[in-house]
Amino acid sequence: MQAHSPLLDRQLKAIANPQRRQVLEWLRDPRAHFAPQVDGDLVADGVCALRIEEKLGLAQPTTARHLKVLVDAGLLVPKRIKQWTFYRRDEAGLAALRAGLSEQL
Amino acid sequence: MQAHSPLLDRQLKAIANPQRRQVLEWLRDPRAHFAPQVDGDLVADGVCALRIEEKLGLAQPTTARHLKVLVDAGLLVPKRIKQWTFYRRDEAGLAALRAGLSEQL
DNA sequence: TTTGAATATTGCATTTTTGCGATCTATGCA
DNA sequence: TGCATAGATCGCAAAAATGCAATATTCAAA
Repeated sequence: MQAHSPLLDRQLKAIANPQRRQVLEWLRDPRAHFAPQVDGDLVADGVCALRIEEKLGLAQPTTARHLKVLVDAGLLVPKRIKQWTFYRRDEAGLAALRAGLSEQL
Repeated sequence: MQAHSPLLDRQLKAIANPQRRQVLEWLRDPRAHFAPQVDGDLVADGVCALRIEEKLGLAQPTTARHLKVLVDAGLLVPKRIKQWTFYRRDEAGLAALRAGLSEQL
């Protein structure tokens, strides 16, 4: 039998929400979904939280929590530059999720 | 951008719960996890709800609802024989889930 | 047709998730 | 230093998920 994995559990809960999946999908190709930024490369550094917030159409604290859930699940990498936080996908975490799924499902 | 898929959403919510994942995993190899049954083949027909219930250690209505969530998500196939309901994996639905994931994630 | 067994459904309490406004913290710039 | 901006956190309300006991339904056998 399979041991219960807290990480996989957090990851699956994280992607069980449509808006969080939406963010992950946008960040697959940031240039296709977000305008260029001044203080951080869209791909190398990630997308500014404010841009994600306005695209999601949710309040700032709500968006911040969604992003935190994704970071805590190891699916997003945050990067602080000046007073901004940029987010990009954590491809290693996403690979772990896929691996965990194919093992458990 | 990706259209929101209600099916994928239901499937991901379904597997976001550890006990429902446990059921899916047990049913990958029913003979390894359940004793033989009189009225229905473990593999061809599926596993009796009562057996799943006692193995999960949850009350009967709770287990019934978990199973319903999985059926509604297209991840389990129910089969009524006499007064029993047997459940087996819906491999087509699981394949759709994998496909939806690799497309959206 | 009554009885018993297995499952499904209902109703309710508890917990978790999700949303928001208000506030606190960190950073940059005048 | 003072002030503005971006983001994180707190506190709360509404909604959804999860558990159970009680009850209804379905089916088989007496």
